[in-house]
Amino acid sequence: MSDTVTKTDGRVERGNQTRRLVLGRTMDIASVEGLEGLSLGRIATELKLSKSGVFALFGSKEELQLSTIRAAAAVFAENVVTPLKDVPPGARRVRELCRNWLTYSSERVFAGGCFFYAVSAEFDARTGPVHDAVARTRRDWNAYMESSLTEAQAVGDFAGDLDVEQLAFEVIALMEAANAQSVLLGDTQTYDRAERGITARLRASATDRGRVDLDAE
Amino acid sequence: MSDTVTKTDGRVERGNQTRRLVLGRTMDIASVEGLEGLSLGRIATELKLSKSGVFALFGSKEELQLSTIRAAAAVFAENVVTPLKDVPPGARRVRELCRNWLTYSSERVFAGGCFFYAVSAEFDARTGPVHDAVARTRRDWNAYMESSLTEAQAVGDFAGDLDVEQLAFEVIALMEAANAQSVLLGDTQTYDRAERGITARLRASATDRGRVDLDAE
DNA sequence: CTACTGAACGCACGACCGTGCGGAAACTTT
DNA sequence: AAAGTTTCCGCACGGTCGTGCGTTCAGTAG
Repeated sequence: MSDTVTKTDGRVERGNQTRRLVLGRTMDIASVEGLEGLSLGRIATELKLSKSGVFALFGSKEELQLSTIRAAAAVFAENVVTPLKDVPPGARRVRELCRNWLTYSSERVFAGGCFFYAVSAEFDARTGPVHDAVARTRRDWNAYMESSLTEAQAVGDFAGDLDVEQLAFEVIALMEAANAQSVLLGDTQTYDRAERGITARLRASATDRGRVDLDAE
Repeated sequence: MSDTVTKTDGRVERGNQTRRLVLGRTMDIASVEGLEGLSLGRIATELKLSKSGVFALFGSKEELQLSTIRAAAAVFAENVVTPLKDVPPGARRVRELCRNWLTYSSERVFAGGCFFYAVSAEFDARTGPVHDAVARTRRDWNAYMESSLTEAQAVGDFAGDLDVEQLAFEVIALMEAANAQSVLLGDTQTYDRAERGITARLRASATDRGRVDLDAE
């Protein structure tokens, strides 16, 4: 081993690049046709690679599915969470989090709308590693929303007796419903409905301080 | 043609019976693994029929998928809508409609939770007859919820300036979120959360008369 | 009794699936 | 320059898929 940091093996770098190429494609396919809709042959043809080459890159189809989930989680975080890194905890941060989510969905960062809505519904009633990975991601997202609300509560933007889990459930429900109906029916006003509902929920739970925060900007 | 009403062809009847047998199976499979997860060979094996026999009964795989959707819509109506045939329009009827839906989902009338949640997510971003059939069913359900609210408004249970479409959107969002999280995470308290949220939404929109109706029984 | 109809079957087809092996080519290490 | 490593390919495998053809058998109609 020479210079671990700067000097990377050109071969594994080439492999990583191909992996990224493949995962970019599989994320879009899976958001439209599901993780089971992925097929090595099809991916290879579309990307002008060989089927066995793609296979060797991931080792198995299931590992390709799991890698696709990991890649999608990174894209999700990058679009929804990362932009908030300079926003302090509080009601406004929660509002921005929801707005980022609705934008992430409506702008079709993934071709078929929210990636995790699609694969959750696909694997929710199955068993196995893929289901577990999807469920874990979902639990993380719930927990992130809840901790954002708890933080906002801690800085006095929400009342102390607020049922954080209930509010998180309702807010997430509105966002996912907007995604679902928009993709299925091509109805774009669902995002307005979701935003209106979320604003009403947040305002109803906020303290006076929190309401000022929500109205800011 | 002899007696059109009473005298049915025994062969045709036998075919219908087999069709019902097949559809009963495909509804459960599809609610867990999706409509694409249906395979003629697998169905035939599980029901001890021949693959070509099942195929001949429906003509094509797509027709089998469409038939499964129609059969599932009938089961849905039977569980959620039909029990309300003697309940007069009003806020209480809306409340019962939502309760029926939550029961339909939580009791797992379909093995994988709500059938239409599963297939909506599967076909939402695709094109073709199956997508169209799913979308039509979803539109009908939205319209049914909205007309139930409008009727309740007409009898004075909800304020005249109520945004019916917004309330329908929010109520349906809460129900579907309960189904989704319950199936994916095995979390049963989501149904309580949905019911609590729905009750709050309905009460907030109701007139005094409507609130009395909601508290009844 | 005969002719017809519809359900269900056995069998075969071409296509695609995930997987595995052996080798060529690119690159690193010694 | 030689040896070793890693990406990627060509090719083949056993299996399953949806579909179609011809046939058998039960039930209807004349």
